[in-house]
Amino acid sequence: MELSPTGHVILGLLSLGPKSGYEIKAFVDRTVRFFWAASYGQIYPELRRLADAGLIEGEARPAGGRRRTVYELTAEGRRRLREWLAVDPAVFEMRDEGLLKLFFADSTGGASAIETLAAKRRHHLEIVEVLRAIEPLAASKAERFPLVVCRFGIECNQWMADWCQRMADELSASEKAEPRRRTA
Amino acid sequence: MELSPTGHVILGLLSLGPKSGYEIKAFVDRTVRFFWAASYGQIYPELRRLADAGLIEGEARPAGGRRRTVYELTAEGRRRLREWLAVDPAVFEMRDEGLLKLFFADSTGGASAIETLAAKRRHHLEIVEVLRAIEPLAASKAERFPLVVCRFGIECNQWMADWCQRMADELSASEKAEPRRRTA
DNA sequence: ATTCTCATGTAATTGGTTACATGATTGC
DNA sequence: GCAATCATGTAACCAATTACATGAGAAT
Repeated sequence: MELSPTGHVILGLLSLGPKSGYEIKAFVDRTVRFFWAASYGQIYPELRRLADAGLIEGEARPAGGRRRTVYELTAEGRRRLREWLAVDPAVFEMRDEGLLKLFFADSTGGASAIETLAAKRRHHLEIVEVLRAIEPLAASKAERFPLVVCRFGIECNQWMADWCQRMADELSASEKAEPRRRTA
Repeated sequence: MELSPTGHVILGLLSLGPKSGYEIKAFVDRTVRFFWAASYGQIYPELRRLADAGLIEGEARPAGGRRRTVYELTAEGRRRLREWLAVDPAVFEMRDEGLLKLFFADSTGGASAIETLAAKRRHHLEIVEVLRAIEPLAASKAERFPLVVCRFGIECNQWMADWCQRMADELSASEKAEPRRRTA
């Protein structure tokens, strides 16, 4: 059976320890959501599929009266995870509305660009904040790579924020040097 | 009528001059596809919707016998484009399978990380190549912002490629210093 | 009492890709 | 004659989000 990337994410998360669907969602939101988000609408059906395929195993473990199913990897699931990790990554997609608006900013004579850059900058700085907050947590774990990836997120978003600043500066500088001629 | 981001992309592209659906697709593939892709399956139906909404106007302009419809912005379409450009960008999404695999690399004892980083690096360098090739074209145009965005793409992907290199170096250095103890 | 968090799940919808179908024109 | 390119479009499918439904226990 072919597995979706989100299926692999679940296998990966379960390799860090057994979890319920709810915990998987919470974990994703705290960690990989910046480069791979997942919603309940994906997670629960996917857990069912993975269990049917024998890659994970669910066990009823009610926490104080609340019904609750905790899943963990089977040997086959662990094998499939490693198999996936050994293959070169293929998917790399970005959807950045800010760059899009910047691309078309000539149709406002450049007037919209300053605010677009400022908004994009704020957005990246917000992400930096969030990642900085979870960095110590990642650093405290036995696993080393979550921390590596967390730091990538911090540095990369900081770089993008700085680029926005730089561009905004250059723009207002050239604006002063040669005031806008056309508004077309 | 609410417009999808892809609808706005089409308005934006038409602000740079009248185009057929086919030309729009080709243009997207040469320019914005790295942060906002679009396929025929979206473009043609969207052209229909935009025309129905009075934001663009199609004119039959067969090129040497081939049937062909060229669209251009209406005044209302131009207004809607500017309206959209004035709003802060909201969408910023990444789906990066490489980071995902890196995140889970502890389950191969780190062994998979080197190759994942190398593959990710190659991918970013490929994008840099493509963008460098179209940079002179962007520079030759009257519009300034497509060039700005093109350079963002070059610098950003170069940064990511360099990060991959840096990480791979650090990894093999620490590997030599203290050879891997666990393979869990 | 009420709200918050834990917990599981489904249905409807969105946004998008891929593959296919069709056909004319151009260049080799 | 054949392949490549120009050109338009649809149908099937996929991944994923949002909103909704349900309900229990914990905290205030």
